[in-house]
Amino acid sequence: MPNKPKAFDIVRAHIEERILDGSLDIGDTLAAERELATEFGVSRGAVREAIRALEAQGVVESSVGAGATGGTRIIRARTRALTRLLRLHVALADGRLREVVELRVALERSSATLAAASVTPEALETMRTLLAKMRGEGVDIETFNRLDTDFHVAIARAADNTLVTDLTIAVRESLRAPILVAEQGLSSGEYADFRGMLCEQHEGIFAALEAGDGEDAAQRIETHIRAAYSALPVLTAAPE
Amino acid sequence: MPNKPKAFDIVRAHIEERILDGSLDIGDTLAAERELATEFGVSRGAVREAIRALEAQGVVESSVGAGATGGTRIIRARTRALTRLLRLHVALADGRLREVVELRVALERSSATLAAASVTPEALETMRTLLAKMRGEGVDIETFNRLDTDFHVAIARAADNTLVTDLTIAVRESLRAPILVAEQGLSSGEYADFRGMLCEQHEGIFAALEAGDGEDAAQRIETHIRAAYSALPVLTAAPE
DNA sequence: ACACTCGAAATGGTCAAACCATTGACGTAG
DNA sequence: CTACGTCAATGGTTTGACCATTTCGAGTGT
Repeated sequence: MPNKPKAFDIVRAHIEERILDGSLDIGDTLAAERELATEFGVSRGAVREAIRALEAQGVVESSVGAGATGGTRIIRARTRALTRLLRLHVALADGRLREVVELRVALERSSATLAAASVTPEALETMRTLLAKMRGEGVDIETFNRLDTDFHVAIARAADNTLVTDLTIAVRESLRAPILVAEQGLSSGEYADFRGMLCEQHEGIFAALEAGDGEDAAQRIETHIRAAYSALPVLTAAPE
Repeated sequence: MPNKPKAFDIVRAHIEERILDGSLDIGDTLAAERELATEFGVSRGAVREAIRALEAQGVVESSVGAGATGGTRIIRARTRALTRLLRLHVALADGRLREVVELRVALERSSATLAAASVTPEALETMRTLLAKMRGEGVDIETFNRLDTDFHVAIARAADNTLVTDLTIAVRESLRAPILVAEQGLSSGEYADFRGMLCEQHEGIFAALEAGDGEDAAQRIETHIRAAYSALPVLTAAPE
């Protein structure tokens, strides 16, 4: 005899099933917690635990109140859910930075290849602006990192793939804190050189995208990512 | 004044923080639910909701009983968490199969490239066995799909990257049900041709890996993935 | 001294019953 | 017709209880 199924797992499984078979779609509202409880023959607490699990997966959202605003709805909060999940697992990975870097290379090579073929003038303009800001004076570390992230995300968006974009954001965000710590460990001169290298490489990637050369863009972005991480070897430690 | 923070979110955030800063690591046991409740000044129900969220993220696991066996522990259940999350979001994606295919291409090109450089004789032997079974007589659709998945996962494992492997599994698993439906929509002859094509391409990929030609392996696996999906165009619909 | 048994204690799992705060809907007074 | 107020429905939260499972140790019998 297998384990007795948990009440909250029954509820979670039922709702997941209804999402998978399409009978629940984005925007739909679930029955009220009290109704779900009687429907499944469990307590309201069990229903709430199931909803918390689904919420962590980024597929539902709850809000109080009567009428249309209140209740639990099906949503798509994939970016948030993936980011949180990946961030925790990167923290637990314990010295597997290599794997994360390899994933970033895979994702961003793909984005660069596709973006080179379909990037719009507007997207190029956005990137150009970001590159200019990164070259600006008086840009502190955190701002620079944000601009850097935005540039990479802009490439992913130009590839017109929300899934890869979300993963790119999640990977990047998972490493934000440790990267910041590693950069702060550099001397002022080392950091200036590092930043200069990043800007130069970014501009090379941009030129390749503008020229529509996907293979060149992919190669450049791979080199860029590997260069950035090998310049910050302290990343393996990364406490607090 | 922003929204009043939810009790369960406070607890979740605290525990996540302790994972991120390294003070909680895999194998560690959390305080008992009743203790956490008093510690954070919330009810036990709120603590349980937080734990359910963390459980959905694949970082904790609970079991009953006194002593060392009972309690809530930090674990790494990344494969399960990623698979569930991605499966739900693929179901909600609504005609964005293209994005999933593109992600698969990115992941598996990376795996093929790396695997070609470092694959072990044992891993090659595993792959060879899978290929032989796929060529066998009397293999039903579901079994074939399982073998197919195993072959692709074997390549990811050979690339020695657990993160990419988990994502490969998650992507594949997210499409398992819809793929099965699509295949069952093919005529007997069409399906036989389809299967033959997959086997042939698998064998080509294997040969490239065995020869240590990463670029060839990557190109072949990309062609393989794209060919498989364009042979199953029904995938966009895919209701229950 | 040892082995066995049984119960106490600690754990998560579950339920029931309340109360609160927020929000929209509806009816009513002006 | 508008404005206001009441009411009902929602999720958020707490309290308190009980159950099933599991360990650990005290007690007991040999």
